[in-house]
Amino acid sequence: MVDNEIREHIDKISSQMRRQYSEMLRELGLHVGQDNLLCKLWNENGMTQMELREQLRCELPTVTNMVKTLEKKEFVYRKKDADDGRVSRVYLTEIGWGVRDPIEEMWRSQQDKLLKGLTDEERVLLNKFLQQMEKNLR
Amino acid sequence: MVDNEIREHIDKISSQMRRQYSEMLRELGLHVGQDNLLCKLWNENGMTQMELREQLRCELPTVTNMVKTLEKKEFVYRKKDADDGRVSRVYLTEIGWGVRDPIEEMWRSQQDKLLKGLTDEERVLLNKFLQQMEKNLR
DNA sequence: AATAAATATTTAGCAAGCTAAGTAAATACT
DNA sequence: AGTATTTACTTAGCTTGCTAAATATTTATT
Repeated sequence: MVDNEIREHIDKISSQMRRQYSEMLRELGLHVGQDNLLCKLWNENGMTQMELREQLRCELPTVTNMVKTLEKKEFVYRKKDADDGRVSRVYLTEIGWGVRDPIEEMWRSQQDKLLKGLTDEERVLLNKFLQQMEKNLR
Repeated sequence: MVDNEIREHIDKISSQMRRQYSEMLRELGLHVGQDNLLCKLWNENGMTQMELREQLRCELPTVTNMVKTLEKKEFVYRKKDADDGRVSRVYLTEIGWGVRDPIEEMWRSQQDKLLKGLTDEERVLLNKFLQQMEKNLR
């Protein structure tokens, strides 16, 4: 019987992971979570805050705050949309682009650490399970 | 190739889970994370804050803050240790004991939702993988 | 016994993440 | 055209979670 354990494991793994890469992020001048936001912009620069909210699956005030502090540190800047005065779009600065490689490297090494001892087949299986779980929560 | 996905899945599952049961917790007058702290006390009432820190794998100021807000809402109370004046122990009130059943029920139903579509064998396997991953992060 | 070091906790201050309530621009409705 | 509603975002205020620095009590050292 697995009971309640799986929920607990995921909770622990996620918070432990978070804690560990928060140290690495600090060296880049970033806070946990900000890497995720930047990642969305690397894929599509100039997103609106609504789009970021959608991608990050968080609330709008959270986006506002994160963008504001990232703006202060000059990783991004905001610009009003030309066609719609309500919309403000978020763009990467040089600095924002600059942290891409180290962050992606950090993610890779974090995942390596996480999956140590699991075979390729097991990883594929695990990935399948996780996909299912993610779908279950929608 | 699974690349960076697994890390991302876990991140998403965990934050989505958190968001979903934060709604249920609110009805009990609790905030996300406080359920975990109470859980430790259900297992061992009168823990010190150091012990809670160890169990929750977070920092001491976090424990202080959580205990303080839980104290304000009267889920727990603090009492100085008789032998060591530095130590303060945290005890459950009636209210703190009272939310045990609904919270445990909530966890069960959350995990049910999470694992829908996975067979018993798959769950056992998943649990094994997660255990390994948790160990990898120590 | 007096001082130094270690231990348990607290305080201050920051950012993510939330909700509830506010603002401003665009669209719909009469 | 003028008002109402919707949409995109912001502000205020809360809690978790962090780090760095302060406090208070206990233990170790001289």
